[in-house]
Amino acid sequence: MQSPVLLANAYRAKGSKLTPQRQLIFQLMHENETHPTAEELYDQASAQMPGISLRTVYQTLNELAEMGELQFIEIGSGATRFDPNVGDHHHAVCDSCGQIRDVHVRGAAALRPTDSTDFVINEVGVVFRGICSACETSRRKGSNQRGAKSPVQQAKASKK
Amino acid sequence: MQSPVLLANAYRAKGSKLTPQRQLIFQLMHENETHPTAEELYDQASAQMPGISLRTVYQTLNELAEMGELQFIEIGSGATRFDPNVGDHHHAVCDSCGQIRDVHVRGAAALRPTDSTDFVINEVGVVFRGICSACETSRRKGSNQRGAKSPVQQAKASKK
DNA sequence: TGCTTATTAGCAATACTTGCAAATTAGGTG
DNA sequence: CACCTAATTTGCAAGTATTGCTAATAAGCA
Repeated sequence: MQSPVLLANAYRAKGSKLTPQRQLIFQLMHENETHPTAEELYDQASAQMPGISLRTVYQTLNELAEMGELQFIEIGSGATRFDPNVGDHHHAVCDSCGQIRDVHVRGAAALRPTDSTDFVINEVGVVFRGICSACETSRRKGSNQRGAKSPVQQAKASKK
Repeated sequence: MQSPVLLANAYRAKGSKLTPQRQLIFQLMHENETHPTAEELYDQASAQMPGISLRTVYQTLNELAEMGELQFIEIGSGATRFDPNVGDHHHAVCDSCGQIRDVHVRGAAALRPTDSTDFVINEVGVVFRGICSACETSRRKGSNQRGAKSPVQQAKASKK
């Protein structure tokens, strides 16, 4: 989906209500390319609707996920991130800054394990870990290239 | 690594000590194919070494990860899982029971995004989501095939 | 306009993980 | 073998992320 009108229909079909909170979260989610966490979305929502509760943000995100309107991304550590893009795409995670960007991968959906043939596959996800161009650039002039922590350690560190 | 002897050397090289706690955790980790969480490993460790602290388990797992002796797996929600297999492999996650199994994928390391060419890739991970044969079997005789929750919702539910 | 039921807000509770300080112990020394 | 010292373990408090519960509120329909 994408359009607020369709959202309204989807909610109505469930016998649910289209509240201003839901509309706002849906909209913010779609304006946002950064795979925000619930907290980040809450901050943005609060700016436009003071008094909205973090609880409601979590609840709405969970609903939208159940409705198939968005995906959860659980990469690296820390909070769950939300992705309004439910189409066929994958993710590249920067081990330095933690940023996640959407990427496309040819043939990904056709990948299969060479073993474990008795497993019914519903979905194939590819995650690239590495260094984004911004970090690569700033890294060249200065700090540590080697002696770096493990990817996960860095992810954990960068969330603070 | 794999052998306790090499572990001892690795620790000594760092000027660290080879405590019984570290040896036990290392050993349990390698005997375990199930990608346990820290808490699960703690339960097993407690059985053999009553009084060992959960804090120590976390600490040791983090050390081993920094030493490159194991990987963190952060798939689905809930606790971080640990994988002593640091070789080239990927994971298949059952959306029904949450089990994670190691799989191999031909050509995975060669995958590249069709976009985002300005990203230095260090690592490529593939995750298959679906239903394992055990769940598939038990599912046929009985319960809900459709009306199922989203994968992530199920993962969240199954952790309770 | 009023009613009924879904939803929100707020706070307590839970799960997972780390920080900190005191007590303990591995491993080298004499 | 006893000793010393720095590294480690413990136990607990604190921190972050998320959910459960309930009273108050508001959406959508008659």
